[in-house]
Amino acid sequence: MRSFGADTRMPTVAAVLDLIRERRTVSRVELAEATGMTQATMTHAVRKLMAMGFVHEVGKARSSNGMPRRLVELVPEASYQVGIQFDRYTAVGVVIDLAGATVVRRDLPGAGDRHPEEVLLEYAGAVDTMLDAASIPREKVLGIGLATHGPQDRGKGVLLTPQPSPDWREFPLAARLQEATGLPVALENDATAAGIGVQAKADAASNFAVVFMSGGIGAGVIIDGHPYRGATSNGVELGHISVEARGPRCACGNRGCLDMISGPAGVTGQAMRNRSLISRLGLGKDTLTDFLAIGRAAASGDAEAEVLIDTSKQHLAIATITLVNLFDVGRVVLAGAAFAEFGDVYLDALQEDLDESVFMRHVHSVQVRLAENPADAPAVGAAMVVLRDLLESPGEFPTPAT
Amino acid sequence: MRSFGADTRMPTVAAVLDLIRERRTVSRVELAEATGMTQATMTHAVRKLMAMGFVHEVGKARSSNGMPRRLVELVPEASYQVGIQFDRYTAVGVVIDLAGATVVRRDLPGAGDRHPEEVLLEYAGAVDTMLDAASIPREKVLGIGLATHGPQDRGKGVLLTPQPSPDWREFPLAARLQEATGLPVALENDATAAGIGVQAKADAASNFAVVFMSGGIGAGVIIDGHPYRGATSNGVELGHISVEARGPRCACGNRGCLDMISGPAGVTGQAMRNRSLISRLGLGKDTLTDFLAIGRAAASGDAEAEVLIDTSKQHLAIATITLVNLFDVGRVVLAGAAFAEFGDVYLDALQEDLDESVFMRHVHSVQVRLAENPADAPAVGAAMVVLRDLLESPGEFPTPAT
DNA sequence: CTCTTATTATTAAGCCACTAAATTTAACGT
DNA sequence: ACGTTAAATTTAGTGGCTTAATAATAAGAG
Repeated sequence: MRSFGADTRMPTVAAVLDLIRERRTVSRVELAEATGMTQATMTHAVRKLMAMGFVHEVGKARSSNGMPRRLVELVPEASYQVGIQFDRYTAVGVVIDLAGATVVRRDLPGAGDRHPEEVLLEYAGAVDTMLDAASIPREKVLGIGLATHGPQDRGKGVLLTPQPSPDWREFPLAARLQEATGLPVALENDATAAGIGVQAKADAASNFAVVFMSGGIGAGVIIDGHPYRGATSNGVELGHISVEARGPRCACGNRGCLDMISGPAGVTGQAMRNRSLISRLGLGKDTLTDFLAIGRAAASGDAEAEVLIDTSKQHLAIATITLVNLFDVGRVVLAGAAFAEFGDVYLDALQEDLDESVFMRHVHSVQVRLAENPADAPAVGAAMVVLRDLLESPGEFPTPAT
Repeated sequence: MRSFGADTRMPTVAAVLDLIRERRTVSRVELAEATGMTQATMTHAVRKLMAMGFVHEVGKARSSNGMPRRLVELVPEASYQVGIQFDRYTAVGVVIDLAGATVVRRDLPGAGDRHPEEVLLEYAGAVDTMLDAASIPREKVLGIGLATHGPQDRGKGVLLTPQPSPDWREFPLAARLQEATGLPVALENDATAAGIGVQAKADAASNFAVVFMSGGIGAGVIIDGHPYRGATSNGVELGHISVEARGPRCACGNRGCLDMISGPAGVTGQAMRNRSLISRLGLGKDTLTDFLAIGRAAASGDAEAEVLIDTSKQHLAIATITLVNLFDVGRVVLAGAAFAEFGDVYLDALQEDLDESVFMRHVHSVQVRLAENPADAPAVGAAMVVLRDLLESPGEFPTPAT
């Protein structure tokens, strides 16, 4: 059955808000040009946003003659959104303002082997701490975006995967966090969130893919400004595509999965078979920490570590070429904790391989970039989801008086 | 720059027309339920379609009490659309009626090494022949859909690829065919067209991928009823993803491309290195003919041919798993001339591998099917594109008098 | 200083696609 | 004949946009 009801188009006010954030200072005329709508419509959209207190006029543009353009800007402190991204090994919490700027950030402990209830209560506490630290009044906080790995039911706010432990499957993540904090909670795939987080930045394209590496590998595709969500609203499972046809079986059932070869678990697993490497780098902590240690060693010339990272790079390049060939995007952005420290090492390798292997490269080039803040992008993106949801569901805000 | 103007939503009349075709005989109440819109809206939509002559009332449903539902049906002969799909080796022309039924079909010669002008003139002649054969009046023909391989600019109606020969690049395909026939022409990617063609059939899902194999391998993804088109409106380049990390370089720049291993060119290329196979199967004709001969031989127990086809199957399965993992679709449909004869051999292998390797299989199953008419699906889909374009662009038809 | 010109912003009127609610139509049972 | 029930239609709106007219604002010309 086809679904007709859901209108995937971004409502005008939301689009205008995004544009104002993107351009920082902008006139109504420019907004009209950028959206393809009329100036009259921009008058209305800007008026709505002003009535919400989200934007204000900040002056006039110089012009040779004629009425000068009146410039509008966001009022960053008009609202705040919380974003939390976590997986087994690591977690990041942020509070962003309306302009998308990170006001507070905290590294948080990953979920580890704990029960979801315990983890959520810790994060709920972190939300309080962060808001207090920046002395942000609760009524200005629109909600919390929660970015996690794996298949999920965004509507219900639950994970569909039994990882890290069976307790997580169907556990009411969104509902419990909402209860514990008193704030609305939206669930989002971490790689997709990273895509949204990257999109919020200044020179963001509207067609790109994020390759996300933290505990595992995933991808988020933003196409024509909208996140791609398959049939069941999930992320793009880049980590479980085969990059070694005769590779070992992965727990997912597939052979030679990218995650097993290029991901932190795969690289660390390889390293743990090498005694000298273990003692030299002091391995044996959690997977991500070990992976970062290996990466640092490779960057500073450790030959054995280099071999491991090279393998990881090469296979990630294969997968990224596949991703680009299938989705036909013009840019790839690297994000996630695993890229935070030496993402540029991966970047160069990817760019080189893409330049010679992407099918569409003669029609358009494909650029690889590192996210502005690789480790925070998913949390920031999750926080942005809150705002988007709000603006896309009509009637949440009082319509301004005419 | 983000684009806001384009509304990706299918207009109501188009959606209603599709539903009527899908259900054959249907009441306004059912249409309202299926679309999620009100009965009043269905009254209007059906009235418009009746004013166009596209649907008519055919009777009333029995009901215990209350006003009986008035049933509407398509008027199949209200309009006709032409579809032509071609590549280097093969081509198919069809005329379909409004109900999507194939009224005429013709096998046509592929483009071969000829100049585009010559090929187009031949196809233009075929259009005339087909329309005459079914004695279809010209004014009832809405237009021609042209499905071809490779990167293309659908807006301009030109190919962006210099294949089969450099003459094709930027050659005004749509414009010239339009001139030669006097009918509007829409260009479409062949794999995407196959998706649209499959979708038109009775039990079509709204989320699926088509794996298309004719001269080469491609894919079309239909998500939420709409074809996925990347940043540059192209198909999903399944044929050029790597399925053998250390495989030979392909002309596209990538290594171990699916097309080189599983595609007709790859399989035939392998076969041509085997003298006994060549003479036994009488190879040496064009690539697709040879491939079909090898497939038939494998099906009837030729051991050497079986090895080749098995390799092809296995690697196609790897690529299909990748496709499903990345796009998260619930169904895969096989289409294209190469599957027309022994597609079921591929189907079983794919289903088996997908069942044990797709990441989301615990959340939802993935079914593999053969298209109803594998060889014709792209041409039929191309023909449907004409109708869609017409209904989605407003003001093409006179608004019915109230 | 006033008038013209160029440009931007706002308002007014209206269109389009849809909805909600009231009304009409068509069958049935008593 | 009369009520009951359900479907279809009409009516009157609504929301989000457009076009076209109008108002505001500044630079430069005279």
